[in-house]
Amino acid sequence: MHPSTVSRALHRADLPLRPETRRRVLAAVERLEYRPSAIARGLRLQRTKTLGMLVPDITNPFFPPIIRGAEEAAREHGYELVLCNTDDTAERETASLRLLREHQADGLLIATSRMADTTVAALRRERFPFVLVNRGSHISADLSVEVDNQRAAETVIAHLASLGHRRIAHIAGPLSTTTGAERAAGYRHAMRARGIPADESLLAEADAYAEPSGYAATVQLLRSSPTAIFAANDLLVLGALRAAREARLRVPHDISLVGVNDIPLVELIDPPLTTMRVPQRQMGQLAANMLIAVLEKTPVSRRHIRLDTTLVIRGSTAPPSTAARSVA
Amino acid sequence: MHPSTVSRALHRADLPLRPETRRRVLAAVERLEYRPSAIARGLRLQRTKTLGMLVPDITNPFFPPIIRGAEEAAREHGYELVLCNTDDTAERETASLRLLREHQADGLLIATSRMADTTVAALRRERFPFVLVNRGSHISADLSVEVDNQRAAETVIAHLASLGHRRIAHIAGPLSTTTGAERAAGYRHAMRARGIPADESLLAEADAYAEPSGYAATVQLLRSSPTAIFAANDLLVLGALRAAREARLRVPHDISLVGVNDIPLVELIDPPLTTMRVPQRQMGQLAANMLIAVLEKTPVSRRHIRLDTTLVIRGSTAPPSTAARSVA
DNA sequence: CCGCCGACCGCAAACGTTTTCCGTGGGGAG
DNA sequence: CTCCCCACGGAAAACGTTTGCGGTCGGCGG
Repeated sequence: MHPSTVSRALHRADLPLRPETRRRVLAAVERLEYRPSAIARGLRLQRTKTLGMLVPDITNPFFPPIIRGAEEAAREHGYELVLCNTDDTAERETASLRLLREHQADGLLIATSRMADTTVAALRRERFPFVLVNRGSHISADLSVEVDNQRAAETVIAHLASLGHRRIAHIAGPLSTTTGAERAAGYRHAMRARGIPADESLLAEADAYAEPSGYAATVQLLRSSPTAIFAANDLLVLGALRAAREARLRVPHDISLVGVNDIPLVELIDPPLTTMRVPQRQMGQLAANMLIAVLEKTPVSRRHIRLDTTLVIRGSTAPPSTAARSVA
Repeated sequence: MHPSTVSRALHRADLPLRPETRRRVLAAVERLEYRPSAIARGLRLQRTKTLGMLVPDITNPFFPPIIRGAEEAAREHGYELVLCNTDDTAERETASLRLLREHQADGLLIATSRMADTTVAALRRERFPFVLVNRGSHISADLSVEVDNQRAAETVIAHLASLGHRRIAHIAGPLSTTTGAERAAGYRHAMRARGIPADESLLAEADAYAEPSGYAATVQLLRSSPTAIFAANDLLVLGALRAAREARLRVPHDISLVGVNDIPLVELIDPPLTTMRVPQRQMGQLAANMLIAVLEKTPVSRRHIRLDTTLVIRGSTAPPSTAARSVA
């Protein structure tokens, strides 16, 4: 049986083919357990139906749901997802990028917050299709799916203020990330809008979105005795929690804590964390769909999607204690 | 410049090549930003330097460290890792397997606990290289990297018994998994060895390694009023914790809880969990190294590796309260 | 009965590598 | 100076698909 006939029988329902021939092909495929080589097809077609995805570290519980969402959407369209961890280092970033391009990924999902702008700029220049996930871009031509960070920060501050807090500190994420910068901006803006003074001693920049950074930032912030801390992400809050405990502060009695992301298990810690829930899975899905749309050249309705977060109030926030209030 | 020359200049340091020619090639590569196509190479070489990895769900925090370990080891040998989530369903399993083979993965890392034995048998029959991760096999020809589950269970029971517990219940993982079965066997064996009665009402099988299953199992077990529960994994313990709280039992005062895996964050919950730490990263590394060894036909020293776990004592275990002890 | 048309399917090229085989040219030795 | 050998690099084949092109055969109409 000629390969071309097999190819037609398997993939070209549109072409005329005698039903009996098709049957024969299918039977042979079954009998020989024939599996077409994706490699050879990729070479011939110059497209692999593969999406590359760059994340900092799958060990960070924030990312897996995004990945699963993207994977799910990709699979629905017959695409595969290849994952790369960059550890937020420029070196691993370029290595991963090279890898994905050598493997002919058709497009890229970029969920690394810091990815050197020059790297993104290079992709843009070469018109290589990509979608930014959970980060924005000041270039309006870029495609992105992110979260309304400014609004999220404002919602948090509104919640804390309504409980009576005024000495609200903020652990910012790395300001080199758009999420870090936007949440910090939202914090400042919300404080100012309420006429609450927010001097610089109430703001600390974490050098990474990780527990130890949150701990370090909190040790510093506690010197200004805030009654509440809003951290740019849940891992940072966990660090803050550890620091608070070491300082013999009870949460939420002596200090309220709020995070962002609602990663698994934070509802089970002591106290259960109040946090902004980010629709991770949906973010992944939308990003993959958007990327696939541009790859298949179907019109993409919105080039920038900004999703809303929802406040999940649990046990880590409460009105400030009277002692603290009198100090403030 | 002829392609064969380029290929030689880039990959065959052993072949004679005039230094000046090599320089010219390298310069051209630089200038044209030439990137060899992994696809074409894979087609020609019939090997892709790619390892396929099957996990149930990267959303389960137990797996990411294993994956990172495997990835790291793979990269050191110039291999890539392609990940597939199977959600522990036979359908996704065969689909992932087909995918990986169409993409010419050179070998497989199988970390799905349930993977239908027929599927594994098929791989074995075809002599397709694979290594079982975190699960054993009764076929001694199979390669595997796992944990000494029996010993782990015994260590846990020893710890609880030394605290004075006798009514020790066990939430087994699905008994269709080797980890579930081995830990349950270890539990039974350790109880018997100490002359502690362990009737069936103290043993419940979870239908999945997930929090809700742990909750359901605990609701059932609490009817036999145990003073301690050993769960086959941390997620199950989290479910147990929720059930205990709902039953107004204080942990560890009224009931002690022990898990397995030491996943991130369990040290931060209330109370910090006592658990058996599993060397996940190392397991991933060893498995990848073992697989690569067989792929490269270098002698593999051990075909079955069984790693030891370490007991991490935190706040969820304590001596049984006097009331409970008198009941027992 | 013959010719034409169209349906079906085989042929061959191409995708970008790697590698074997061979031709060529230069250098060294006689 | 001539001959031989070897170091180098070009030619070509092969990996397994997909697809445009064209050949063949059967059926139908004249």
